[in-house]
Amino acid sequence: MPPAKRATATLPLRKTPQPKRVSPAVIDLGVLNEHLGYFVRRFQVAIFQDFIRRLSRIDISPAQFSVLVIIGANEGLSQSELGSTLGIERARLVRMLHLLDKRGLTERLPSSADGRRHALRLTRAGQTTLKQAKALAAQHEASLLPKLGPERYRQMLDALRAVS
Amino acid sequence: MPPAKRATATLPLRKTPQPKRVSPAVIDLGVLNEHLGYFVRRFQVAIFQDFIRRLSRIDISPAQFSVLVIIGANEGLSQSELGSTLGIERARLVRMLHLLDKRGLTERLPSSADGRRHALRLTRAGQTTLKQAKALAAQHEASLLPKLGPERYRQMLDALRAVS
DNA sequence: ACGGCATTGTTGACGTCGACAACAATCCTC
DNA sequence: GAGGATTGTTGTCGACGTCAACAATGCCGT
Repeated sequence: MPPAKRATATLPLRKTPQPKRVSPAVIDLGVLNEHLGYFVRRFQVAIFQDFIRRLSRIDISPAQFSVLVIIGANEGLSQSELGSTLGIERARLVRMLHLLDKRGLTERLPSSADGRRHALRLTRAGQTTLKQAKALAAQHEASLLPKLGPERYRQMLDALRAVS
Repeated sequence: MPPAKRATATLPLRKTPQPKRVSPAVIDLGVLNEHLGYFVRRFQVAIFQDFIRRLSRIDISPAQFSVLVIIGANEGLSQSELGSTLGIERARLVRMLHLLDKRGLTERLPSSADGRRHALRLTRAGQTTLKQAKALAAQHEASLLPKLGPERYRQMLDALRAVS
């Protein structure tokens, strides 16, 4: 459908009524409206934006947060285990942990039983940083509730946990 | 918690019952279990993986698909409009459209009214490619239904449309 | 005990993507 | 006509996912 060709100049007054084409009508999303992936993607981006903004004070990204949480809850696990549970490549994890080590948040001890593995741990600083991160992340999470409504929030969390 | 120290050798038969430490017990997700963003992220990645796999035959990424759909449903719109509706930076869009142009799927006509704008259009080839893409995307979408269950699928789609 | 095979961590390289700055051309408004 | 905003464009940077290769180590059957 052509963009509503404007009436053929019977009223030459005011070339265009509200010419501010600031939002040139509404743009049709077409079949994207029927694709869950599109909305899930937009939602995920929005969530991460808020998360990143709230944790910017302590400079912890969503991925770093998930890494710290898993290490904190599973002391001594290996990098392979960490990566496979979070869906992060071993190679990627190496550089991420290198950075967290340099920041003094984590450490890699030699595994007692397996010479290939590293036993991952949080340092003291890492534990306190994780505590702060959890507090900020909880605020972030709480901010989602009013946006979704408590019912929808519960529904979505339950649904996603079920399919993950 | 140490990894369930194995029974102190009363039965020397078979050094370890199921020694395949393939998944060394279950790893605790900790507070990630209470974070919607974590599951939304995992879900989005899984969805995109399936989408990419199904559309690999015609070499169309999720982002490219969304761009083609929007152009197809809103012929003549500008790059700025396209970018702002999809949440893609103008700069990023320039290179994406450059590629789609080179592939002969889209074209940038000079806007009649505004010398700065380009009026975006699908070429004939772009229209047929979009048709194929829509068909494959519909199959992808249909595959989500059994994984979620029809009720949860509807709930989630409605909820996300409402908050987007 | 030994040799082949798998696993683990590591490094290097590549491509994609989001973000930002700068710029020229064009439009808009006073 | 001048100043300011918009649009498309280019360059650059950093974060990521991905793949290949490698050394060290563990595991296994013969």
